[in-house]
Amino acid sequence: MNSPYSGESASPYSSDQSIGVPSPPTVVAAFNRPYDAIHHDGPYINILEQPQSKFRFRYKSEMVGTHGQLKADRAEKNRAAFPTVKLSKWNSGPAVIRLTLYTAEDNINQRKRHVHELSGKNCNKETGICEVVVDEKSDYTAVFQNLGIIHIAKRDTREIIKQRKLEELMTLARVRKPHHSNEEIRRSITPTDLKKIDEEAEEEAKSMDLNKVVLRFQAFQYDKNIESYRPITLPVDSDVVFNLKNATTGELKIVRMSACSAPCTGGTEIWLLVEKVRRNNVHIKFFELDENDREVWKAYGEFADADVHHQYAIVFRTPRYRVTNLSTSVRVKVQLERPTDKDTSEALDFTYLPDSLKRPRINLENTLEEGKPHFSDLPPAKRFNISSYTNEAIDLSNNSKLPLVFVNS
Amino acid sequence: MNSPYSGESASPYSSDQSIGVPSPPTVVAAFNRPYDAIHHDGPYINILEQPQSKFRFRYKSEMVGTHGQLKADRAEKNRAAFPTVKLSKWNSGPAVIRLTLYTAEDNINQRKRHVHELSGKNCNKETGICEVVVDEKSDYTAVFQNLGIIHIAKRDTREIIKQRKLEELMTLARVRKPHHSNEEIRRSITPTDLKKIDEEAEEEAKSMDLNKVVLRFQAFQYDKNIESYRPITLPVDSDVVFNLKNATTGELKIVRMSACSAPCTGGTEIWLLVEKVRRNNVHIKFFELDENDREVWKAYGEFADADVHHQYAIVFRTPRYRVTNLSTSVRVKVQLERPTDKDTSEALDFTYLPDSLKRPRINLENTLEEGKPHFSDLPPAKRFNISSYTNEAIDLSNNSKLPLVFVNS
DNA sequence: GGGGAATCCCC
DNA sequence: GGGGATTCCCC
Repeated sequence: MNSPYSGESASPYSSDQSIGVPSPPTVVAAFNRPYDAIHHDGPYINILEQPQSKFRFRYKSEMVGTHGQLKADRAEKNRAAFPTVKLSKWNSGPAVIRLTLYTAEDNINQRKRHVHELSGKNCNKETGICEVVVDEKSDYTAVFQNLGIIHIAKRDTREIIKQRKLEELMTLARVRKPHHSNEEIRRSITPTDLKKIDEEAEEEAKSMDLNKVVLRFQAFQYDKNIESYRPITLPVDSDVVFNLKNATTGELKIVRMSACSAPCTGGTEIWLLVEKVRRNNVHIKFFELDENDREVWKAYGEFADADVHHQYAIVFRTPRYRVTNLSTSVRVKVQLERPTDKDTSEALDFTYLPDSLKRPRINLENTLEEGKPHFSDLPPAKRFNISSYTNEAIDLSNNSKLPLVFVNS
Repeated sequence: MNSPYSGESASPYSSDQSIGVPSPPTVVAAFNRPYDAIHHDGPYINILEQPQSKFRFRYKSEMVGTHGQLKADRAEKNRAAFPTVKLSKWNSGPAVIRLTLYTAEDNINQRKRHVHELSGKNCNKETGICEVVVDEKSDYTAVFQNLGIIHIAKRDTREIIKQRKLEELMTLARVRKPHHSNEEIRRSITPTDLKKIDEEAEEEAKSMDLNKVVLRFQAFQYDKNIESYRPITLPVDSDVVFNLKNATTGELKIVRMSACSAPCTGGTEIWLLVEKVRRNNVHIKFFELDENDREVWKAYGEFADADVHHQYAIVFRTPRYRVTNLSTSVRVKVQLERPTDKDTSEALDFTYLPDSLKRPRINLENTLEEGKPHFSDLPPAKRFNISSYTNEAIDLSNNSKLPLVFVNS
């Protein structure tokens, strides 16, 4: 009966858990006091600037040189903004706002301390935790500039989680047996405790998504009575930050499209160059918006697994437009869509053309311009970039250009 | 003066090298006797089956499960063949044929023991060296089945080379001071020797190409007099084996082509899906052979760096054909070409069409087949595979099919 | 900031 | 046998 958790005190591993703690304590255990000490009409943190949604996590091996910081979600083109929080309903002097990475489960109560770490100014290199002091001068506002997210290698996660859990356990033991020596505290942890920690760490490591984090903010004040920090607000989580360098969470993007118009009857083969997609986790969505930007029609490009070349190109056929007896062309949109997270790429313009079968005969003579691209019956493929592609689709309804096709007699 | 190489005996690190040894000894040092003991009109090894030119090297971490063996270069579709050598002009009983990986410098005299190892039956797990006994029964022929090439991680190469050099040095010292204890031998190696080894290992590691090896074969016989093996042939190197999983040495391949014909005037945009290429190390070669398979014309597709999408797609424009007043279409070939090693992909058929400007007008009416691909004025893009693509290019000279183009009025 | 090389994992 | 995920490196 060596365990600090045997007898009347509840073991953290028994079902008899301590009061409704929404998340386990971090390794900085002195910070963690029961939340019920917090008045719910008292001070709180609100997030003035959410972090950007996509950001490239960097491995420790990449921490040489500089690679850009986490910015605010709606940072302006020119003037960068950064994640920012404000401590409200508080005027009892300086406070510390602590920022820790947590996992991104939908259910906030399931979130755990993440193995990934924060890097940059105000960040503790040991813990990967960032702290900023706020006071009246700063209007109790903390701007987290210069943040990086350190991607801990998968192979290291288990051991890290295990060590943290061990720390927790020892801290708890120290709290309960304040007069014991470190040696005694260490010895008070039983093999059963260790086994439990091991199993939990294994399970947690396996289920931890290394490509998503949230920023968890909480405010603390130094309390002279207990000679340590105590929380003065509940924790608040930011929106999810996704790892940009990952096919499951990275940015969807159409880099180049072989044609941006095709007959409304569908079935036209089009080639796309795209950024890292996953074969079974990408759709090509055609859709149409009304004047109020409401989606009035959608359909998906058709392709097989084999039409996705590595993670960078897709050869597909256009879907039939909702109407096939067009007399004039119709402008719609195309975008990539990722089923797993419903994320989409920026939408490109696409033009559905009247069915050529219903067009009058035309004269081919003297119509080929020498040196003009000859790839397609449609306007030449364009290189797209953010600033130029939105107006590339060609509307043929007001001129005499006609698409031609392979002639079969 | 502790070094085994001080005084009158030549240090392996002085310029006064021992007799014309074309390559350094391996760690299996007992095997290595001066080659001048070999009669040059005596026994020799010849290679009956060269190894295949491209093979995927596997990391140690991939050594779980099975991943296929190194086969002979011209293994039949159905019946696999394996690298095979024969010991000739020898009839003095069983011999050992040793197979060791060496680097693949053009100049054979610069080749060194490679850090990569061989795996499989008859291979020593410590040394990565493979040995097979041949005798009259086997017609002195060794078939190396079940060979794998283990890709040693770059970060480990320096230390491995260093350890081998140390072994060599110790072995040499033992030979020269046969009555010294191991401890004495070890102490006889000076800091200067060690420094030299370190520098050499560093240099060798840096210059070693981890994506190429040759198989070096040599025959040995057990000699009762010296109680060890002595070589009975000179070593013989196989053709180079390239690592298949590498953009610089891997197989060049056109997986899919958006069109396999275009006007002889050139400038047609065509999209290629390819296997791992390097932006600055790939050309698209069009060429024509005469009846005797002599190349009578060649030209290259035009594209910029930015037209290579990651390592898997290239958007380029066709070169102008050597004649632009064709009255009938001409069949040529296209292939990828890699400047650094002059390697090429399999060549696909491509058809140059008469300049459409010179074609008579045609009638478009009733010529579009519903549901037919509409991507291009050219035949629909085809998925290529080894067995089917060679006949895909369409020759339009003998029928009434006509390519149409974007009409500009 | 970003692409791709090197290494590892798994269908 | 092969594709791609993971980690690392470098322009």
